[in-house]
Amino acid sequence: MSTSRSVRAKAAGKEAGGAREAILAAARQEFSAKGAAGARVNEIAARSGVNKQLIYYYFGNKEGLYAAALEAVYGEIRELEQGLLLEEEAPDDAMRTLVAFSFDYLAAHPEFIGMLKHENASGAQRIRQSPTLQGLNSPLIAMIRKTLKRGVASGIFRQGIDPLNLYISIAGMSYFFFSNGATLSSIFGRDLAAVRSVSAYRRHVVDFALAGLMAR
Amino acid sequence: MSTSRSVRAKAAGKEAGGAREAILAAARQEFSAKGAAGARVNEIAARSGVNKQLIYYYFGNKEGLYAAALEAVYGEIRELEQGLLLEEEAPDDAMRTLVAFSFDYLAAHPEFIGMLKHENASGAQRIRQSPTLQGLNSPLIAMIRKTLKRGVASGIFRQGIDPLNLYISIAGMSYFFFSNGATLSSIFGRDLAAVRSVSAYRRHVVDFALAGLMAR
Amino acid sequence: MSTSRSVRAKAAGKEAGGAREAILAAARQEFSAKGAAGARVNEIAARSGVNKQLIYYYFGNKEGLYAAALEAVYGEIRELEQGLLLEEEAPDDAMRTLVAFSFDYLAAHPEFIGMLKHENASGAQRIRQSPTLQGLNSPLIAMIRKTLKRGVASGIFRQGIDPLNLYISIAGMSYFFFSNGATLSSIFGRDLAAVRSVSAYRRHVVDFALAGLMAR
Amino acid sequence: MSTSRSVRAKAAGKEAGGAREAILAAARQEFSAKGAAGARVNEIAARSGVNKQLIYYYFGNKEGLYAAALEAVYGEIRELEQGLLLEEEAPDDAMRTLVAFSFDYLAAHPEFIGMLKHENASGAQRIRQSPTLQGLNSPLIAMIRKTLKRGVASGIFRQGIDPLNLYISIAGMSYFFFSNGATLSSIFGRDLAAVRSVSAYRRHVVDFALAGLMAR
DNA sequence: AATGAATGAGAGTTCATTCAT
DNA sequence: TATGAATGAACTCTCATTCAT
Repeated sequence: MSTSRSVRAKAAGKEAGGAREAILAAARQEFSAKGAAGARVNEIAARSGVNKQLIYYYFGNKEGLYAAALEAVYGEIRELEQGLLLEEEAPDDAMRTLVAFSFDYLAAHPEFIGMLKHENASGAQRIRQSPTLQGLNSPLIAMIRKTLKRGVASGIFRQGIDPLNLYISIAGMSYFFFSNGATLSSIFGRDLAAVRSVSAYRRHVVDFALAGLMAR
Repeated sequence: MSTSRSVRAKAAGKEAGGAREAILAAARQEFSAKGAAGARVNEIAARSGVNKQLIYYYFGNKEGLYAAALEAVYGEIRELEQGLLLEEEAPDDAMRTLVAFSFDYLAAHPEFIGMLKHENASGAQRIRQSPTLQGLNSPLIAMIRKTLKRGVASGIFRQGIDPLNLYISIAGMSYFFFSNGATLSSIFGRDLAAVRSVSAYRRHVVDFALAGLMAR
Repeated sequence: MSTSRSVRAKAAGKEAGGAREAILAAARQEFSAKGAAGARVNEIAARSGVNKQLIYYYFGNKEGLYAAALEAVYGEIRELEQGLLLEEEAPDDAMRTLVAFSFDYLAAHPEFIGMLKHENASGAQRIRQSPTLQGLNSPLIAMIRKTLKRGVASGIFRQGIDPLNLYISIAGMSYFFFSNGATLSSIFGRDLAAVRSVSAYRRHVVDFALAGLMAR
Repeated sequence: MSTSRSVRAKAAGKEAGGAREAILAAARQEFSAKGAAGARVNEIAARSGVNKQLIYYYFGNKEGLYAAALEAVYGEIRELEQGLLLEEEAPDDAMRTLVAFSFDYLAAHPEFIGMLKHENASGAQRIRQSPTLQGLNSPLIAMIRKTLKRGVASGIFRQGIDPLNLYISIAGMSYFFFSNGATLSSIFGRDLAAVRSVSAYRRHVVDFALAGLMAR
């Protein structure tokens, strides 16, 4: 019996111990698409090609699996943020880089957008409860604060702009485009998911944000 | 028996025939908080003080109730939008009014934000399927287009700004503040729901957006 | 209020007091198609264009309405049976008339077949409990008995045929054709509801039954 | 706990893994007695001694269970039909065998009669939709055709009898006896379920059908 | 490490019937 | 005679989770 089972497992393309990763990958898709409440354990088991009970073996329960998926997705973002080296650029260029980055990582990580959407829809309890996820956006805030300061000092940026408020407005412009894209496309009759629409909006966001910072 | 019933009815604040409105009010709260999938018909019945089956009598099924609640909430927004008379203001003042309005109505209608959050989290299928809700934001887009044109003509606004992209970025700045407020407050350790935070962000958004439009 | 209502009632084509008949007509259709358990009071109310509660006013409950519909349908059959005057015909002609009649009345009264089907499917409790419906087929049995006797006496019919068994086999040949027509048509790929099929089977039944009675 | 469970399992007559068969057996009884609509999943679960949800685990839904029960019942009939070897008999004996068989299998399989009754009462949608159940009776039709031909060739059977019509009238005589037995017994005051009644009717049917086929 | 079988809690929905006027 | 509003009981089905191996 056990022999035939492991044979079948290998036939399904899994290595020994690869089941955990397969589950996690399927969970990220499922949770991103349907949220913690809407996701189905059955579906995750089916997608990852493992027995449902194995999910409980590895992750305890649905909540545990969700937490693991959430942290995995956030972990990828954090790595990307580490790569931003704004201090070597001029303040306006640095800010352009930062705005563009905040747009690009959302564009490139639909799973992240999906998780964030559902998290906020359900009151973000889980993010708030996870110590791992608390210090999340802080590196960006610090970067903005420094860059703002440099730009004000050099006279090209306006004074009195609050870094956190600026972060929220910059992030919001991009977030809204992706998170509400379906509604917007439908209501305004323009396909915002089209490559041209995306790159046009990216340009708009960078220009608009930069202009909003400039001293007159 | 009949006495206790009328007492209960009055306790729930219903007049004769007011059951339908009571259900709708409870539904707006419940759907806004938990979305269409997460909302519980039992809960709505309990909150509105009516028999659960009465909900089916009036609205057919959960989906029908959701549609009614969604359209009721949107209906209120639409009335507010009608009151905007931008053409009598100077272009920059008109745009300030518009940005402020897009912030204020989200601030004043948490039910609307709640519905929108869940709608987008679930792919906005329902908004897309409702003919009543199509063409919804178009009045705002038309206002933006006209105001932009006037501002460019008078030389105060930059050229080449797309009205839809501008709308998305303006709306996004406010939407993100409210929809992701819980997460943001927690992560950055500042209570964004506090009155001072809200009014500060309102000021920031108006200033930032206006500056972003100005010709240099 | 009451004025506007009676106006509406007349507008719907009902005379004063015609509601009862409208309900009964709709009930016969509905019960015949779906049986006592499957029929829906809502549907009967909708079909007859009356308020649901009126059904309870007139008939007490669903069971009472069913009984009324059942007896109405059976009443029509009984009237038809009264018209059979076999004694003036020669025994073989009389038997032909009888077999043909037992076929024709089923062909002409789909509501009767429908009721009978469902009644038997549910164990025929209702027919058994209704004193009105007890003496139902007896006239036919008596006719068969007399005709058989005459035929045996005149030497054209075989001896020893039990009248009740004969009745059952004659009735069964026709009943099965109509009650199981849908299944048979589908399984054997011949449209038994077509006019040609019906008249061909009618001829077959009469010939087959008569030949089965003949002395050799 | 685990002890009481295994006791219960044994009390219900199940071996390990026998739950599926226990469900199916209970389903055949329940569906046969009450039809697809009238049957209660709760009742089937209780009768088979399993948890209600296990039914959904194995059969998906009530409809799936019904289909499985229907095919199981039909499957048994089909096996019986395979055993008929008419070609070795003289045409009249072959026909007697066939008529008797069509009576006997109904007598011996009340579940089959029950299913058929309800199927036809509800329009036979399910039989029509099941590819497995199409072409079901065709072997019998082919047997009748061949036997008729042989009898006509040898001069003992009449000419011009349509095999399908003959099948319907033969099947109908037996079907009606069983399907409407309750009504008939009650109306005519003779217990048709009694052994003597059954065997008398069996003799009648065989004689009557054979006589109906004979050339004069 | 892995699996098929089994379960309890609860959700949405249907429907005959009654209330109150 | 007629009606809209309201209700309780029951039913099918879903889903996370546990049992037993």
